[in-house]
Amino acid sequence: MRIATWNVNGLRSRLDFVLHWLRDRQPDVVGLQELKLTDEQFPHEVFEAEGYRAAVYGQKAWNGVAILSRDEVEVTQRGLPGEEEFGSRLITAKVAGLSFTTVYCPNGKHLGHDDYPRKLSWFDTLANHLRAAHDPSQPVVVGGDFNICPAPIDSWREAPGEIFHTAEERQRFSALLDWGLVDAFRHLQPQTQAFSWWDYRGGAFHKKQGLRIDFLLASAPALERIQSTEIDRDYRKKKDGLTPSDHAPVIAELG
DNA sequence: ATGTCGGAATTATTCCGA
Repeated sequence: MRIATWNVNGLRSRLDFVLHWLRDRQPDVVGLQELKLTDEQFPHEVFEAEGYRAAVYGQKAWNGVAILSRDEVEVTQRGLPGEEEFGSRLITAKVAGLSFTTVYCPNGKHLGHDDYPRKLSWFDTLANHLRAAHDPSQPVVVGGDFNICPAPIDSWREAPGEIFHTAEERQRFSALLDWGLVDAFRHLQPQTQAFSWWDYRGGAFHKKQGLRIDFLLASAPALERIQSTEIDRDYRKKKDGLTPSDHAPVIAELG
């Protein structure tokens, strides 16, 4: 079984590109972020024709998350309780023997912006929610765009004190791991520098100026099943003239 | 070049967010 997470940066603009990837990579479960559409605008019939059902938590224009699955999806949570006004950023479903959550964590913009302290507090709410609603002794996967570089190796340009790189953000990320999750990619490839996001501007992708901010975090029983992980960098490139997202998919192969 | 995208508001251009 193959699971994945991918910030698609607008599903309406990205639909043909996403279908290209699904046909090529054949994942079984996919968490999608930044749909930028409402539940009503989600193209369920298109995904059904490809063999996927979808659980969706959207909103107009911004944010929005979904879980695609070849098998049944039983939604257990839509939205992070207490943080609803910060946008549609979390959905959880029981799927393929896992509790699978996908998150689009706040960006924070910059340290002087109001969104920065709100970002930190959103992560505190997420950690509390996981403690209250999930059990890391069960197979749990929390995947998505976390908008944090956990360590210097995860950034093309370690920038202490800058957004995505601060000790406060890294502490929030560590708190999720301390609860009982493991960053699957880093666990299996402790020394590999690989990025999942590159700015559209300035040729950042070709200059290798990226960040690793998209993760599949797994509890111990879920991690046991993971045989390999990869960041699908090839899908940060144009395909058949179609524009990619600024994020690459992150994939894990489960036994 | 603060250099590119996606989407909204408003009608081909400007803004916001990332």
